[in-house]
Amino acid sequence: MSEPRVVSPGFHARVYARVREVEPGYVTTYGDVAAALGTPRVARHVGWALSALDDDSTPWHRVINSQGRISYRGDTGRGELQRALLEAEGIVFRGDRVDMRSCRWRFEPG
DNA sequence: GGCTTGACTAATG
DNA sequence: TCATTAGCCAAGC
Repeated sequence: MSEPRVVSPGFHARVYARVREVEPGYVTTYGDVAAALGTPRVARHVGWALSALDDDSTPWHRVINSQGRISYRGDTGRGELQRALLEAEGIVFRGDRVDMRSCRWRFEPG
């Protein structure tokens, strides 16, 4: 099958490709991204891949943990930024959590 | 080739 | 709801 899938040299590139599918106003989880890649056990690598992100074209802020919370990385300040970006896109926060009931992105199979 | 790391997850109390 | 524990696996050294 010569599917035009991303056959990148690393796991991260696949993560980025999936994350870019997420549209504004939606959020997804590390586990969902990992599952979309066919490896639901590598949720940690999704986060790790995003930590190495240096690309504004990848909506890393739309990826949060399964509890609907932002993984705060201490002094990076990105946790605050992430919430700000999500709120700017219309994501509803309830306390420190995202209301994923209505904002959770659904990855298409394949 | 093996150990350590990690923006996770699910289960348990 | 929160804290703790165990499992998971690719990347980096």
